[in-house]
Amino acid sequence: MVATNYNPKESEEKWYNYWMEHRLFHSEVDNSREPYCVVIPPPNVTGILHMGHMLNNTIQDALVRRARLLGKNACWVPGTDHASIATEAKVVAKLQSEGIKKTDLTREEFLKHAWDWTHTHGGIILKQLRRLGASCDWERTAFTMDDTRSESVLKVFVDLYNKGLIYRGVRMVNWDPKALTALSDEEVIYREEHSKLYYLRYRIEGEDGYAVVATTRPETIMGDTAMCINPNDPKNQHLRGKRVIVPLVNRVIPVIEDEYVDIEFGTGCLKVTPAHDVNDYMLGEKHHLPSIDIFNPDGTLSEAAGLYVGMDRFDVRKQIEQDLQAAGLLEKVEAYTNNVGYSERTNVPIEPKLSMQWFLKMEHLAQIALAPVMNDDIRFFPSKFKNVYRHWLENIKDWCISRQLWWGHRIPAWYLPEGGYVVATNEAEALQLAREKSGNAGLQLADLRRDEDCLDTWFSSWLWPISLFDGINHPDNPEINYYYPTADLVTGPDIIFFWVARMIMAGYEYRRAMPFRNVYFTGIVRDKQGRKMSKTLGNSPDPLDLIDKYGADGVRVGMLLCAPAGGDLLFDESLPEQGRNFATKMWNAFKLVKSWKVADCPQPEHARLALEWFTNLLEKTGETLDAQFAQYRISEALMTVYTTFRDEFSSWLLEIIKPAYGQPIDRQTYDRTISLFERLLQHLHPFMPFITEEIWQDLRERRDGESLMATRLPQPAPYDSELLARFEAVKGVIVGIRNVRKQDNLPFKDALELQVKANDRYPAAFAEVIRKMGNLSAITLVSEAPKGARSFITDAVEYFIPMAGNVDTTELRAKLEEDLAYTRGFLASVMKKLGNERFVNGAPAQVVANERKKQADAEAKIAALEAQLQAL
RNA sequence: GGGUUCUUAGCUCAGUUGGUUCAGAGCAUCUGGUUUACACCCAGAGGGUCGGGGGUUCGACUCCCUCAGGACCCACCA
Repeated sequence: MVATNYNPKESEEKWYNYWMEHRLFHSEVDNSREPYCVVIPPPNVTGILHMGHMLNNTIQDALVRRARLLGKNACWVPGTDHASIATEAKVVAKLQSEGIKKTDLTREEFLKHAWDWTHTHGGIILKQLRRLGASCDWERTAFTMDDTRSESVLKVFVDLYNKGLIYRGVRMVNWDPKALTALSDEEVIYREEHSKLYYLRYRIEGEDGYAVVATTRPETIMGDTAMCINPNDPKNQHLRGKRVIVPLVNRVIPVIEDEYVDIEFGTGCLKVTPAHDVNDYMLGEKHHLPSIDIFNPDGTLSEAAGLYVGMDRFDVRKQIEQDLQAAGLLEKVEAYTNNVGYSERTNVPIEPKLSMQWFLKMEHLAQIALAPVMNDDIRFFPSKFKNVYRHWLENIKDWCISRQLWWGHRIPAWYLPEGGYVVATNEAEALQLAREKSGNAGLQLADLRRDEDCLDTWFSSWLWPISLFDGINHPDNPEINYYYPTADLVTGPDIIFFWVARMIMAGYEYRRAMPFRNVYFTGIVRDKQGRKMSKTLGNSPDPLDLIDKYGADGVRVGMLLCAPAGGDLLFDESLPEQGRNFATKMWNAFKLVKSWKVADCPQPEHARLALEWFTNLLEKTGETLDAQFAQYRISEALMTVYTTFRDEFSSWLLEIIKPAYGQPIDRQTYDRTISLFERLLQHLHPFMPFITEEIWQDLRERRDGESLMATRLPQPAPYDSELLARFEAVKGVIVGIRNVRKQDNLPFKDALELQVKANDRYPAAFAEVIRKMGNLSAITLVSEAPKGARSFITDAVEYFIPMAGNVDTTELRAKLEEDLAYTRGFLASVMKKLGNERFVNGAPAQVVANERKKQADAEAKIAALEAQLQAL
């Protein structure tokens, strides 16, 4: 029965449901089998699938499906991240659109809204992943804020606190004035900006002159508590020991001296604002300066500023420029380029702010995480990220883990009425500890006040490979013991610090073992012009639209075709199109095979030989694929199966064994072809799960209807390289015949005669293959070149095709002569090498032997060429 | 400012410890083609002084130096 056209949508739905029903994605502990585990980088719970996810998850799925076919117990654990800041921002925005302010709500009321939002919009992305064919074990779907994960987080917090690694204190932190929370250093992205450098005049107290200060932030002068000069600065000696007057506010501040100040920059005078600049803060500490916080949390000016109270910081900058100008205190303004830190989430300029926060000491954790990566216990692909990783760990600072947010894991610290606090995983425990600490046995829970802040999202993500298997709460459970360490992590280099490094820390701290053996860093998906895909540019296609248009298999192939390991990929719709075309090609090959009528008749020799050849070729292909996957060269692995299927299988094997129109095929050839086709489907399945299953199931109808997913790739077997080489020569003969046909416009349907001046290189055994593929009436062996024939040489054998009319030999002679000259030159270069003692003695034996073989080949070819020329 | 990395066919990239006259693949281009699986196809072809310069070597796309240009990461110069 000849099948109809392929319908991707129907096939995708059918087989995904089938896989789910048969629980083929599900994995359970099985100590008799090697586990292969991948944990998904959890997308934001309310996120939507974008091209980056497509790439990342296509790669993971290819790896997982291949591992399954190799007989490993593959387990891909999906889940989502609560994404503290991002989700809270969305909920706040949604409430705002309904006229509700977060500040009007209690924590409980707000969290109810947040959970509602999460339940409504949450998990969409996981459903979208199914369209792609992701073979996740959905029965294990987790959420960073579900009970098991939350419990793990609190437990780890308490543990680290008890180990003395978590502390609370007032520090200069990165403040997000929009999200109204502190951020970690990693959440600040620096962007170069064209700004202005303002030169401000500070009157010197009791004198007529000015000291001029250059600053990019004139709006912070109300927070100045000193001016600083370098004691070695000759041009500012007159300021030593003086006091100066802050413009507009007319407050008197001292001139201090510190070598930190760069003499060359600006005027050599630095205004010191300890509350609003990290360096100034350090100077302030050193020189015991007071600190004036002139900003409210939202970035408006506070009462402490004295001026511009309530105005936004950037409005003040404009206003103060005018006011200073008017007061004659603005000397000049220069164009200036500097780096400004922005909040990664809200994209507003961050404000350095002194505040009370919780921190995690990183020294110990950094130390245990460095060596395993540097000595390749954990391998990074590409390895260049090892350097990035090392540099970060070697310069690491304490991690600010508290956030002034409600959506997240609430910090498990309770404050006592008379001061001090206790840290515990639950209220009962906290009360117990509080009673002990205070010596007041009558203390009640109501007397305690729990910390209002919640934890950085990454404080839960860093436990992911462990907490997914409940390895924090139950460190000895069979699941964690079996699945951990996981095998491969596939993620973007942008979260190497946020996530990868911290998972490694947590892995060694809580399991004393790596969380994963290999990390594959993907590139960034860009458009064809190399621009990053973004909503604002509108250059990012909707992945689901692409799937509708080209099929999931087509899109997967398209993604992988342009995904060099670690390199950015320039995506273009021609790629999924190519993927779809390839799926169609597979379908057509399937249709052909299905159309054959099988009969019990003898197997033709050419079919037997071709099958022999292809069987060996597939073994070699398997070997190549193993090597490519071992190096995570997924794009190349795809190209390997792509060309093997299209060129070797379809264009050569099927064409050779294809019976004449209307003729049946012998059972032996048919069965062998089907099993080779099936093996190809196994190799293709990690890349194109749907169409391979569709074809597989149909080819298997006559058998047991077993899913392709449940099959195993056989162990690699040795192959005959000599046979493979011989067959390449056979192809060469056929190409030679085709060229003659093309040259003389001889249609394929007209049979030709081929004459061969045979030598020991002539692949006589394959004559039948040549005859069929060349549509030859006969192949005759001759000892002399015939007159009036087209000729060509393949592998030093001369072939002739007699021509009816006269053959113009001028062109041929020129070509032969050119070829001869080239081959002689080649031989000369080989001989030169072989005549060089230093080469023969110095080069590896293999290389020298290779040269000798080349010599023999070239000599044979020259002989053949000379013979042909003579015959003309 | 520090670090990493890249520059090979029109485009996107391979090129594995230096060893073929080795310059490759896919796409694109061009030329032919209804040989009943496939025009979402088949058969062919053209196309690059491997960024410039210098050096090491019997031999360099591959190693070293230098110049030019690009990318990314890190960094407290206001």
